[in-house]
Amino acid sequence: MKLSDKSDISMQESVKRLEKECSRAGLKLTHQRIEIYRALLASDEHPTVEMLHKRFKETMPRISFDTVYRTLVTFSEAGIARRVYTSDSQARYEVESVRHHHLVCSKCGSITDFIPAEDPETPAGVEKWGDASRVCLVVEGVCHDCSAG
Amino acid sequence: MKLSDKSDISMQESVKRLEKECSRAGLKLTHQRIEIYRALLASDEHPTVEMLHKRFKETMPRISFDTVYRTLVTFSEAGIARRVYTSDSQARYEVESVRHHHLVCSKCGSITDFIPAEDPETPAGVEKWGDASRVCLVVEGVCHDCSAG
DNA sequence: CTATGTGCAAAGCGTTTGCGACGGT
DNA sequence: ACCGTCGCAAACGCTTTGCACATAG
Repeated sequence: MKLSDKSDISMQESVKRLEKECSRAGLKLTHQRIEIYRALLASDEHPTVEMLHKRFKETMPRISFDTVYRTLVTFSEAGIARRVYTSDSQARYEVESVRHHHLVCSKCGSITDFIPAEDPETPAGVEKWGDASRVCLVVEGVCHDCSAG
Repeated sequence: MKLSDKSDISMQESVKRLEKECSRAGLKLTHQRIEIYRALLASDEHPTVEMLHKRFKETMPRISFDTVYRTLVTFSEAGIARRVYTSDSQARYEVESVRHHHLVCSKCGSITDFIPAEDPETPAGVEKWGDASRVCLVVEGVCHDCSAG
């Protein structure tokens, strides 16, 4: 099931993007970072560190777990990737190339991207609390795969 | 900062509520569960297990960490409490006595309850994915306490 | 050439589990 | 009295860290 179009991005294109992001953030461009960035761009399943690491078995067999961890933390801090909200203990990440929201299946735990017809506005009254930078919609429910079996 | 009114609930009232919930779910009513339930009802800071456990130092000094853990898992499964979505690794819980949403401060990590003028509707198109049971709004930003200093 | 990033291994910390004792129904 | 629950301690799994080497700028 795919409810958002993640336009395919070429290899070179993604490297260019990351190059820009890294120079902006003062980070070096390394093979590992490129590989992780590309994997995140290409994936729409909001991978865990483990999923990512497995995916590199072929393309980059010697990359270590801690590099994946460290890179994701680095990316998050630099605003290149974001850690996805879950009520799970395992961290999951995404690169938000297109503004979107999430559908979360309470059975299988899958997270599906979703682009609503209208993006939610910042609700009135929030200014009493502070400066809102972002409004996220999280729709909980059971996906068809799970309700079917 | 308080953006929602958590009407104060008396001791007996909360025990009654839990009693109902437990009998519905086939759970026994124990001192520990009552204490944890009350603490969740009384608190609006979406406590972690650690925060809860500390809070019992006086009222119930011999309660163990694992009981707090187990009880919260039990409560979640029974729909008595819910685990709050965070991009943090530590689990946080709440009893949602009033339907509300969350303001999350990206600096201090605080979670503040928030009741918008209008509750968000299930966005059109979600039925293609599955059955939505709940729409959560998460507003990210920086709270006044943090922007002030 | 220098500062940053990586790999390795080991530690850290939140969370879960097995088991015997306890307590609600 | 019976079955669920609790407390204890030990295990578990995800994540982080210290250090020496490699690499980008």
